[in-house]
Amino acid sequence: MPEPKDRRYWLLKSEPDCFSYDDLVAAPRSTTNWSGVRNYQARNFMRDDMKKGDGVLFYHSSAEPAGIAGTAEIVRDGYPDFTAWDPSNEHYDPKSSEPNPIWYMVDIRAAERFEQFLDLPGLRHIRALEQMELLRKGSRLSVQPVRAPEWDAILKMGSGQKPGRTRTR
DNA sequence: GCCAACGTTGGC
DNA sequence: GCCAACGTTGGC
Repeated sequence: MPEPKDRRYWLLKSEPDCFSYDDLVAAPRSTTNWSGVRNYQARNFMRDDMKKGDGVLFYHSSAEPAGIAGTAEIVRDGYPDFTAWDPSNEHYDPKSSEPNPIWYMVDIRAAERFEQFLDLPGLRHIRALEQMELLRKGSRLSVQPVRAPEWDAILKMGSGQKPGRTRTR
């Protein structure tokens, strides 16, 4: 299936006890807004770079097992995270306001649940993922870019195909 | 539950 | 603008 040349790929972390891939699928229109992110690097990605149509890997963090459950698609470009303006919200930030928003979010919709849940220890063995941000020591960014070859390898593995440890081109 | 790695805060 | 103290993330 041909895809736009400028399609980009991302990985979003969520604690499944809080919001799992199942929760995303079960949400109205299998869509949710990715609110509550309070980290500037992650904010910049959502505000500036994440575009409708981009691919998303949905990662379960602080879970047993941790790993990638499936994919989603960005269905709305970055826009202000209004939960920051609500004093009763747990992610309330008094420094952010409607005229001067600080925090941003995107909307995502569930796409394909993986046949194979891809657990973290397994991902660490894959050649094609050696450079992946997720696997770097000390990496804890909850919104991170994914390279096209990484995306391709992960989708293959998720659909049950062998990852291709040896083949390069 | 531990703790390493990281980001943020605030005194100076 | 430095950097120590603190809070958080997230694998194990």
